[in-house]
Parts: sequence; structure tokens; C-alpha cells
Amino acid sequence: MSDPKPAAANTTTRILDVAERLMQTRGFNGFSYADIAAEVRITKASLHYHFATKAELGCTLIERYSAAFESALQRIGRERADAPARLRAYVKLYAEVLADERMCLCGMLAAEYATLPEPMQRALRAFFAANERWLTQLLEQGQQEGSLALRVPACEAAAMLVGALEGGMLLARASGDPAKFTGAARLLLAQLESPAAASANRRVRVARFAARPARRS
Amino acid sequence: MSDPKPAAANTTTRILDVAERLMQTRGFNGFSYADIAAEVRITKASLHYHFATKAELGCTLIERYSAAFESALQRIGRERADAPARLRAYVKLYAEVLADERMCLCGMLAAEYATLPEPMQRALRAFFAANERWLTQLLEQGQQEGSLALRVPACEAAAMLVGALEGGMLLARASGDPAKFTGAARLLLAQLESPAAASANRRVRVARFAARPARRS
DNA sequence: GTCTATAACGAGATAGAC
DNA sequence: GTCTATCTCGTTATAGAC
Repeated sequence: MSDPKPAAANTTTRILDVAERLMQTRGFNGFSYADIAAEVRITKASLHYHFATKAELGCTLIERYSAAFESALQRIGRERADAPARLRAYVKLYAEVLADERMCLCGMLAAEYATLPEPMQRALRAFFAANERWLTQLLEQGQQEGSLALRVPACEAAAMLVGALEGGMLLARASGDPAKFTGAARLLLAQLESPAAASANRRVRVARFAARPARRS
Repeated sequence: MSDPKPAAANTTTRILDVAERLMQTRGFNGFSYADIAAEVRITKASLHYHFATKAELGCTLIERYSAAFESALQRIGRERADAPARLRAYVKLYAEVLADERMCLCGMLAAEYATLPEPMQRALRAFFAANERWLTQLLEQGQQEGSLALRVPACEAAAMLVGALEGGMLLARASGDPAKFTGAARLLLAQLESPAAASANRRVRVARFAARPARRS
């Protein structure tokens, strides 16, 4: 998720970076081409050369965001073995977005769903479906390992988790209190761990969440 | 003096009703005075007589929504005795909004928070603070009764719950699947009930949730 | 690729008649 | 209270020079 950016990116990339941040902080209906143009220091007309319409720009952003998220998920699969560690790494993806004073791009767009062009709606549904698919597999793995204890089908728990994390971010931003997300995330994770594994992991997990002033691992 | 007919509400109320629905379905930045005017069948200029600015209209709507929610909470306090029943009634408030094909007004505005006029931001924070206060008391009551089993401070569980319900609504709407909210809500409630109480209540609770659009058991 | 200039439209808001 | 008419500004988008 966090690729360090080259200092001198090409214009298209700079546009995408600025537009992404605006979309995550103000929503698709909350910014204009003029806002992007001012930050990138080109004219609105030049913007249209790179992205003919705002809908096209929006679509590109969802796809770029989804691809980055997908990469992050694959990375978690490579670097973490057991389900609880993977789950914590998943939650950390959200926490990093929030620490950057942003809302999840797709969570933000979910609120505006009814007003979005159809291609953006489709890309949005795909993002959430992919997330829930990945989480479902993860939860099933944890159940087989004995490291997680679900009381319901994995796909239901996965859907709940995505919703709770997105909602937690949303309210943390509205109340200006990022710790609200951290607390909610910790609670959600604790409820999924099997009682035996929970007591063994608790010390480590609490330390990990409490020891972070800002970003970076 | 008495006005028993909701069919012939006064203009101000009709404006508020239409604007409220637009705000819940499209967001504050997703509708205009022209949209309201077309539905209420008056001109934009007439709208400005009732609400001088859009920000004023938005503020009035948040306050009306908050007052109605507060009334509903008091009603729950009167009509339900034990904490689990009150909790289910609370979740039902959200479910009813969703069944009307709307997002929670304040959950929607939470996404647009950064773009809202300051008075609306303040009213929004007050709504969530009141919700969490009420839920916190409820959870503490349940803990004392022995009907709920929390693993964390009540105020943290309350904040998580509000976020999870708002997020659940958001994603249910984006994926066009209201059952996604129902499933998430059931899971959240089940995790709060004490193991003893849970087995006694499970039959009742499942029946209640499964009654409408029939899904799973 | 980026610019100037402008089109075409919709937004929130106001003046003043009735 | 509601209307017509209008204002001003911001929006997305296009044409054509450089």
C-alpha cells in the first residue's frame, strides 16, 4: 500500500495523487477540476487532456486504489502466516489511511453511491466484493487453524467486519478522534480470536496498537 | 388549531420531508434547491422564504432528525425493560431507515463532514455523542443485570457499535443488499450477550430477524 | 501537453410585484 | 407566501493557438 513516491512523477500521476486525496477527504461531489488544477499548477483545460471527464477520472482512481489494495492483501498473504496476524495487518491498512487524515476512498464513495456514474458504481461493488472474498477465506483459515472462533458463517463475519471498519473510520473522522477507530478495531479483533489464542496474544496485540504515535512500522 | 391530517402538512414541513429524503439518499452535496422545488411544486425563490440558505436548511434537518431519534430512544426506555431487548429495539431504528431505502441522515453527513458548514458539523458531533452516551448507559445496565457481557469499557463498545451499524448500512446500500445489514447487526448483538443469556434468547432473536425477507436461520 | 478563451449549464441567492 | 426575473458565481467541458 505504501510505495514511496518518486520526487518528480509525471503529470498524470500527480493529477491522480491530488485527486485521490481530494476524493478521500471531500468526496466525489465535494471537489472540482478547479481544485485539482490549483494544486497541480496546470489549467483546467490541461486536466481534460489527461482525463476527458470527471467520471473517467473517478473510475481510474477506484481502479488504482483497488489494485493497490489487492497488492497489499497479497503482501499480507506472503509475509504473515497465521490468521490473527493477517487480520491485524488487514486492519492496519485501514489505520494507515486514517492516520494520513483520509477516509477509505471506497467507503467515502459508498455514501455517494446513488449519485455516481454507473461505471464507478460497478467498480465500487467490485472493491467490496473482493475485500469480503479475501476476508472470508482468511476467517475460514483461522477457523481451521483453531486461532479464530466464529459464531456465524465466515462470509457474514467478513461482511460485518468490512462494514464496521468503514463505519469506524467514518465516525473517527467526524468526531476528530482517530483513537475511536483504534478502539473499535481492537474490540472487533478480540471478538474473533478463540478464547485460548486470545489470552496468549493479548499482551502483544495491545502493545502494538498502543505504541503507534503516527505512521510507519 | 389541531392538525390531524398528515396528508395536508404545511409547506415548511413538506419542504423538510422532501429535503430530508434527498439528503439521506444523495447527501448534502448531492441535491439542490431545484430538486426540492420540483418535488414540492413551488419555485426556488419560495424555498428561500422558508430557509434563507441551504446551510440553514441542513441544520434544521439535523436538529429535527436528532430530536426524533432522541424521542425514539426515550420510547425504548419506557417500553423495554431489559438491556438486550432495548439493544434490539435500537438496532431496529437503523433497520427501519434502511428498509425505507435511506441511509441514516447523520451517517451520510459524516462522510461529507469536511465540506459541511460549521454549524452542521457541530450538530453532527452532538448527534453521535448523544447516541454513544445513551448506548453506554444501556451497556452498563446490561452488565449489571448480567444480561450483557462486555470485554471492554462500555463507552468503547458503544462507539464501536454505532460505527458498525452506520458502516453496515452504508455497505448494504452500496451493494444493494439490505440483508447484509441484518446479518451484521445480528452478529454484533450476539457478541454482546452473555453466554448464559445468549442461549436462552437465541430462538427468539433469530425468529424476530428472520421474519421479513426470510434469509438463513 | 499546455495554454487562453469561452461555451453551456446549474448552483445558491436576491429584488420586488402580487 | 408565492411568484417572475435576474444576478453572480462555479461547474464540466470544448475549440483552437502555440
